[in-house]
Amino acid sequence: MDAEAARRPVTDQEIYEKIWDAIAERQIGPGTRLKEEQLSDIFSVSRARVRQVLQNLARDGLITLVPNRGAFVAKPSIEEARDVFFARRTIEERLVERLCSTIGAEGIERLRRHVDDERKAHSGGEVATAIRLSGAFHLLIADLAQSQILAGLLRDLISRTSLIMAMYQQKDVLSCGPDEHAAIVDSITARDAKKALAVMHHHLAHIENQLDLESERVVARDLEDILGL
Amino acid sequence: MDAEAARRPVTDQEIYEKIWDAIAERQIGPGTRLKEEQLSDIFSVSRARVRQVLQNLARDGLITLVPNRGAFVAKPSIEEARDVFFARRTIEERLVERLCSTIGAEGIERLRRHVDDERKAHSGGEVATAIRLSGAFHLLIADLAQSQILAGLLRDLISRTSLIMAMYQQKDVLSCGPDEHAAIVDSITARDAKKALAVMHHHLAHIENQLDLESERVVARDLEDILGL
DNA sequence: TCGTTTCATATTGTCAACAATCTTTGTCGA
DNA sequence: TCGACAAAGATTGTTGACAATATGAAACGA
Repeated sequence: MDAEAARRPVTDQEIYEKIWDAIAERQIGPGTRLKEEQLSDIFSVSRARVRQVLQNLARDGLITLVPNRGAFVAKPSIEEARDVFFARRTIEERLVERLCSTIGAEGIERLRRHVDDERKAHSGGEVATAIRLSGAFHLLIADLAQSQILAGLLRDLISRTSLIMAMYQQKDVLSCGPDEHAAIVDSITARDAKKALAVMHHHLAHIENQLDLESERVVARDLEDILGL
Repeated sequence: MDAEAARRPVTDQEIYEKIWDAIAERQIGPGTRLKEEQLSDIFSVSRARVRQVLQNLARDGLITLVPNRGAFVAKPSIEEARDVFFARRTIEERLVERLCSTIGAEGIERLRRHVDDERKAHSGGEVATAIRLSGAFHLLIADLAQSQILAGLLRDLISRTSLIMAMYQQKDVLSCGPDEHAAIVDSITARDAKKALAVMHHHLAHIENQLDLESERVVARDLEDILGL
């Protein structure tokens, strides 16, 4: 198995997602330093490719790149966190508003099925999957709203949100539950733009209010254990 | 002079801006291929650094990176163009709205001075400067609105807008004139959120409506002449 | 003992050569 | 004459080595 891993070249995206997962699942704490050689050893790729992946992670706000110092897992302040939610409200309220007048039957079907998937992962206790699906729901809305630009921007914001939740979310409170997502879908199905906008606003505000400003849990474990193939 | 240029190392940002300017000033036409070696010769830097700059340009939507093929100046379709304006309206309407309730006296002063600068460049016929300042005005609004996130997102959109205007704007029509910017500042000064939002909406719609869907001017000149130090 | 300077180490930034891939040109056959 | 195939050339992708820089430790002086 390991021989196979060494044979098949790993794509940049796989490396990106591996690190992304580790951050979103709270395995790599904010502020942790990511050394290039360390990562290149772990993934058995050259430093140049690691460097490229790090640049992508930095673009999406998950890590911070300090010149001549290296890469650190981003440590968003509570102000930055609120800023992210402000940006998300701005974009997503507009998206659901537009969706109400443009969505078709198959779009609604896709939304419903996604919420079902979320429910399963949620009740199954799969935290990482639940977080990922929760983000994917919001991305799905952007896709269906047929705005590639806003969808791309939202993708960045959702990545940042995952990191923020990893940092500040209170224990036991599991991301945004599927119920609120279901309410959003209902509003869109009814083509009630005003209500959809309000529900989305409430939903994002709800998540934001779950943030816990006190606990700055810093989990620093050995990278190899976490990312190791 | 050329000896000096060869001695002092050029920063990545300088290369980025040089290419950005060339695209925004319509000197490099959409679809033009940018070869790495060609650029590294022109700027006397290694291909590795050129490559990095190209990645940044691609992130901001000014060029398209095709695997194993290279970099091409982006050729945004009219649909993408409209999408960019949709995204800008979404973000900027919210920004001016917020500005009306948060801006201070010194913020208003900065806006007024900026519009003055724009007027000078505009009447002076400095096209490139006018385009740059016009974009900077919108960025200034984002800065003053104290949303680093939206400001960053808007920065990308403004880059894309410059390219779109280079491609689709009708001749003789010079970007967004400073007058509409002045009207926006007036509304903000009056703290009339509703009006500020409307004026911003009108302003962006105005620019969008200036787009000419027919003329696809493709100016392909020798890169060395344009970018040469 | 504390602060400062110096040196060794570790890490990132840069580069030029090599490998892989794609495009173009030339040739052959129908 | 046209199309398919093959080789040559050009261009991007990748790698490992070297240079520049920052960090941390040790030595020194007050």
